[in-house]
Amino acid sequence: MGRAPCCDKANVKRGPWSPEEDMVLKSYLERHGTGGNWIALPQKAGLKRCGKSCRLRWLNYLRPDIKHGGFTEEEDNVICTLYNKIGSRWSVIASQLPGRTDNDVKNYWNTKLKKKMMAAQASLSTTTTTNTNLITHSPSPSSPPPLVIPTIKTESYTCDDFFTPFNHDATSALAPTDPSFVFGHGTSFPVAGLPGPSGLNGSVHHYSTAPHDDASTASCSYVNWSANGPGGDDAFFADFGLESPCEFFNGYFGYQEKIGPSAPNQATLASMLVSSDTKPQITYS
DNA sequence: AAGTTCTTCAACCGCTCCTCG
DNA sequence: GCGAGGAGCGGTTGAAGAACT
Repeated sequence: MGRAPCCDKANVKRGPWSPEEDMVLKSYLERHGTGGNWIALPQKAGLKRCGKSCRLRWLNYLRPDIKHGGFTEEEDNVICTLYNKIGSRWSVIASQLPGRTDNDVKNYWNTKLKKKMMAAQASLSTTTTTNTNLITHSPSPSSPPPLVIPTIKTESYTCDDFFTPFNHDATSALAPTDPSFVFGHGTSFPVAGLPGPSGLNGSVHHYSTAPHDDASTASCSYVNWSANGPGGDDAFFADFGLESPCEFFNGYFGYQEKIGPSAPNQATLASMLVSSDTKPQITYS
């Protein structure tokens, strides 16, 4: 025998919410709160709606701290970075974006960001193939070294392992509110011998953080390619339909990361990248 | 101007997780 | 420890509007 439905579907209204219903729900919640029971709430509030529907409407639309409108580049970076790391755990991703809901983030990813990333991935494959061909030729002093793409590594983390090292500025709106998060300051430096496509130069960024529940210091490193230095305005990225080097590499393709006490520091990572023995490969998961 | 296709996003569905008796 | 029931989550749907032909 299946489980009982959460409400009598024949006697609840479905579909879009009217302004009147919104007003009833909002004023009820502002006066009484949820009372810890969403299932009983619609009856108390005088709404012919399923409790789950009320909960969703409140969380995704009526809450006063909801941020409506387009996502910023910074938010794009956060979403891409976290998606690459933890997959489609939208509630975890949304928790790092103040004012955004999991539904918002999920919709944004499915309708826009995913396509953007796929387009970039296709372009990158073409570029990589071209550069791989270069490897088979004898290097000439005048030709640029082949493109070295950092490894894209996907790992799974529990919530307790999770932390957000990608933001330089802990005071920005994207900084987590959890005071147990300790942000290290990002550092970067040019890496000799790491020219990328079209003569881009690589720089390694490294963060040290102390995740809560863990006294040990963890770290995270990634590589950012740019012709003009980190944050530079590169025509190269426009070719991929992207707006900035950060959006492209930090968030997805150029992500070289390892979290944990054994993570390579910036010098180690740099030497890994320039070493022909450990030349990173592109891997997608 | 009308019809068709595409895009967006609010809402639903069904599942798992969590809490409580 | 177990089961019931509510909360929360992620995948999916479908209506509405925008863009295109």
